[in-house]
Amino acid sequence: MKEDGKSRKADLREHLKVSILTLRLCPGADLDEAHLSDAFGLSRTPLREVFRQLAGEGYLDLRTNRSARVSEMSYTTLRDFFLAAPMVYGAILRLAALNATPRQIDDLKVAQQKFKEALRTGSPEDRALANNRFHEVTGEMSANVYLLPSFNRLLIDHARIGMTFYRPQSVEMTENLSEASRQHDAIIAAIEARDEAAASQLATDHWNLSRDQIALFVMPEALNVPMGAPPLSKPA
Amino acid sequence: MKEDGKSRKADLREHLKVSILTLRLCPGADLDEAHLSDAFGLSRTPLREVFRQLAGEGYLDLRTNRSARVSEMSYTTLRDFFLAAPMVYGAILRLAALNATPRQIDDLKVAQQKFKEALRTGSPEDRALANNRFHEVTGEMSANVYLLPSFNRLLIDHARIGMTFYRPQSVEMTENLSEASRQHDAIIAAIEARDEAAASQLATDHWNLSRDQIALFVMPEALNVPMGAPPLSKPA
DNA sequence: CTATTTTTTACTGTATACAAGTTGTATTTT
DNA sequence: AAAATACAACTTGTATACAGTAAAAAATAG
Repeated sequence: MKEDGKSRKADLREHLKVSILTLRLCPGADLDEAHLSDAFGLSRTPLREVFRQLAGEGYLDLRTNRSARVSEMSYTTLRDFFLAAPMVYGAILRLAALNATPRQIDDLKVAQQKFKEALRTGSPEDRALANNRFHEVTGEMSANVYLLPSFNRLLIDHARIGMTFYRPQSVEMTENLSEASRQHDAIIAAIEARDEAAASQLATDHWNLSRDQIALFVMPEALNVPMGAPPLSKPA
Repeated sequence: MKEDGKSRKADLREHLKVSILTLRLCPGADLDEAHLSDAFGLSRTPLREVFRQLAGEGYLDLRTNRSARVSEMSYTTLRDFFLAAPMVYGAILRLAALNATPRQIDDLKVAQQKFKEALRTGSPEDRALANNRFHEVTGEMSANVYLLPSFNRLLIDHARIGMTFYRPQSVEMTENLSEASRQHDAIIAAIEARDEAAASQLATDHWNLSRDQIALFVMPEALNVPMGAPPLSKPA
C-alpha cells in the first residue's frame, strides 16, 4: 500500500530523476504524458506540473506543443562542464567547511558509507546515484541559495557523464573509483576540521580526477594494429 | 487585441517577473490563484504551470496545500549574495568576452542605451529593469548552461536589493548610478575587445560598487542630534 | 511517379467540475 | 473565561472532457 495517494507525484518525480541520472532515459528522449500518467495512476494535470518543475531543475526541456524531452548533452557539454565545475564546487566545499552542521556531517558520512557499499556490491547505476547523493549533501551544507542552482545542474550532468564514460571491468576505472572514494573521505575530514582551504583544494583535485579519466576515454591511445589485420576479438 | 490567446500565459509570466523584480510584489507575498486567473483570463491550470516554472527560476516558493509565495529575502541574503556574485559574475563576463557574437554585442549596446535613458527620464523601477536586462544579455553571451541558473538567480535578487536600498534624491545614489553606467560601457568595450581579464576585473569592480553603496545604507552615520532635541523635519 | 494539398490522427494545452485539505469561527466543555 | 472541538467557508490539488495544433497519411493534380 505504498502508493499512498499524495506520494504518487513524489514517486513520479523520483522515478524520472533516477532514470535520467542513470541514463535509463537518454538525453533527448521523448516522454509520453499518456503512458506515464497511466503508469503512475496520475492524471495529466499533476504530471505536467512535475514536468515543469523538473524542467526548472534542468532534468527536462519543454517545447510548446511538443513532447517533453530529457535535457540534451551536446558536444560542448564536457567543455562547459569542466569550465564551471571546479569553480562552483570549490566554492561549495569552502562554504560547506564553514557552515556544515553536525547533523549534516553525519548525513555525509552515511552517504559515503553507502557509496563504498555501492563500490563493492552495487551496479554502475547504484554507484552513480550514491556518488550523486554524497555531493548533494555537500551542496546542502553550503547553504547558499545562489550557488545551489548551478551546483545541482552540474550534479545532473556529472552523473550522466560518469555513466556515459563508465567502462566495466577496466583496471583504470576501478582504481579511479577507489581514488574518488579516498577523496570523499578527505572531503569529510576537511569539512569536519572546518578547513576551508583544504576543502577547496580537494574540490579541484576531485574534478581533475574526473577530467583526466574522461580524457583517457575521449582521446584513447590508438590501437596498435597493422593495417589490413583482422579486427580485435572484443577488447576487454 | 494584444491578448492574443496563447500569449496570455507569457503575459502573466512577464507581469509576475516584473512585479517581483520591482518589489511591487514584496518578498513573502501570497499569490491568489483565483484572482490572478481572473485578471489574466486564464484558468487555474496554465496559471499553476506558470507558478511551477517561476518557482524553478527562483521567483516563487511553492508549498503544498498553501498559496504560492514570492521568494523570501532573509537577513542572510545579502551575505550569501555578495559571497557568490563576484565569483559567478566574474566567470560570466570572462566567458562573455570569449564567446559573445556580434549580434549579442549589439543587444548589449541597445540594453545599455535603454539603461542610460532610464537613468535620465525613467522611474526607479525602469532603472532596475533596464539594468537587469543589461546583465541578462551578458549571461546569454556566456553561453554556459551550468553557470546561468545561479547567475539568473543572482539577477533576481540583485534587482530586488537595488530597489530595497534605492534612495531617491540622494547625491551618492546619483553618482553611484553614473559610475555603474560607466562600468557598463567599460564592460561592453572589454567584451568587444575579447579582453577576458579586463572583463573579469570589471565584474569585481561592479559588485564592489554595489556592495559599498549598500554598506552605506545598512550602516549609516549616526544622526548627530542632542538627546531631548525635537525630531528632524524630514531628512532630505 | 512525384509533388502538393487535404484529411485524418494523435498529442499538447486549457477549462471546468470535483475532491481533499486548511483556516477561521462558533459552540461546547471544563 | 479559557481551551478544545466541531463545523463552515475557502483554497489548493486532481481528474476529465474538450479545444487547438502539429505531424502523418491519403488523395488529387501535374
